[in-house]
Amino acid sequence: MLKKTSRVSLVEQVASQMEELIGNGHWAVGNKLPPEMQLMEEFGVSRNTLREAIRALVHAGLLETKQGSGTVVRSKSSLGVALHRHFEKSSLIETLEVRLALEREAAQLAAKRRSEADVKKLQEYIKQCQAAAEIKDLEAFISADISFHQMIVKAAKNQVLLDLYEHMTDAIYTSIHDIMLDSQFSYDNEIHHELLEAICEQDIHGASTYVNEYIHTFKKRFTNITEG
Amino acid sequence: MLKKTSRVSLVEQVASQMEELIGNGHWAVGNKLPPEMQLMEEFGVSRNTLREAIRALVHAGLLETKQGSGTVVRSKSSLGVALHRHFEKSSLIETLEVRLALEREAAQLAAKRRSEADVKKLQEYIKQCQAAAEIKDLEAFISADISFHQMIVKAAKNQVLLDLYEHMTDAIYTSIHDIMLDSQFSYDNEIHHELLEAICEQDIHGASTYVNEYIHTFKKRFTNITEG
DNA sequence: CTCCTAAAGTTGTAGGATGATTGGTATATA
DNA sequence: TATATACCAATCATCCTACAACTTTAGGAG
Repeated sequence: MLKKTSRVSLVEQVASQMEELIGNGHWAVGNKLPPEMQLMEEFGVSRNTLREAIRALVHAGLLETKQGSGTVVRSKSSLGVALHRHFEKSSLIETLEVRLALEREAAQLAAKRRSEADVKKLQEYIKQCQAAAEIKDLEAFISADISFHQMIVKAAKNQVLLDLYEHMTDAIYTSIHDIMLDSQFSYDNEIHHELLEAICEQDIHGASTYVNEYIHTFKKRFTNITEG
Repeated sequence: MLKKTSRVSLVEQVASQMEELIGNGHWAVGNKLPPEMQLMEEFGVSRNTLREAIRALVHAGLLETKQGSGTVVRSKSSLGVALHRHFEKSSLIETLEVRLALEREAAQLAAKRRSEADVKKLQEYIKQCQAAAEIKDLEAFISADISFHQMIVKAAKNQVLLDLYEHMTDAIYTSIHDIMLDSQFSYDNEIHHELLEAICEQDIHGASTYVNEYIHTFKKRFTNITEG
């Protein structure tokens, strides 16, 4: 008879509808939701049911509630919070290793698929790196450097790859920041240039070579810090 | 005055405590939780508060409730559900591309770090593949093949990498299955052998070469299906 | 105009009541 | 005894009301 598992609870139905509203942009990120009273009427459920649905999305990172103020949309995806929770319980070096693996793939894909606009933006970030290095602004340098590498992933034209990379970067941002703090400005501006050149010329093998070089350097620096 | 942001709500406190209980194994996967009445007393909160916390974890995939029966622990990690929800809204080919990138990294790491036991298990899965091919049991072949590739990732000795790979495999299992159904038995048993040989001999370059060959073959098959 | 206070609006927490589903127990029947 | 049925207790699902805590806004005092 294979009775179809179980009926979906009201709470899950409401939560799904809310996720849909957030996903399709009807409830835009940053916007405030209608008050509970109104939502109760719109969804036709009691306050308890509605609140359980809201709380589920709050926990997932999609919504944010403030007592006395209201509920606002925090993100379109729950992936960030989930990855953050997961990486909290994971080894930092393992997480870094995976993130670098994504970057390696991204560099090769970017060499294949980059647009002219991508190359332009990459050049722009390198300029920002140099400018920040000249005026000894370490924070600006780190910010531009991270943006450069993120731009490579964007140029790979794979949204899944980009989502994972960005959320991993967020989750371990503090650690990445500290590693770069430790090694000052000098380290990889030459590699930046060579890598950009390869991507620009769509030289997949060259991109692979230089990104591997960068990864090797980065891992070495990390080892130096943790062992020092 | 910098008032310390906001106090953490009771619901989130209870949810965190529950996550801790699940994470450290005090509430083992598959076990049934105490009934709501008892949990209310243990956590010292009202029924509403407790239920909102439970619902948050249900939505995250950690718990599962059945009306009339009780609440059981479903998983120690919410990553699976989050990735599944995310990949549902993503392009299949992009997801496959990232998964293959993880496998590429895994093959190289496995060549470095594999133990003797890993090699033994890999050989075992190849045997299962051959045995299944001989008796024309396609399902068994696919199952053994997927296990082989998963074992490579395990041999890479990176838990983060393994978690991502396994959850991605789960999320797109049906598609992977269909791709393999379409190409029958023949395709990559030779590559299996060569790849295993490289990993066994800790030949990183060889492992890289053969896994790239495998990835190329797999992508080609996928293209054939979607374009045919 | 500025500052303070009061009120209204909103989410947070508590407790109770009823419905729906499940699992087990006791009973009746073959 | 074995089986099927009916019943009952346990448990989660939903709804309701009430009050507390916090925020924002409006209005009044100076």
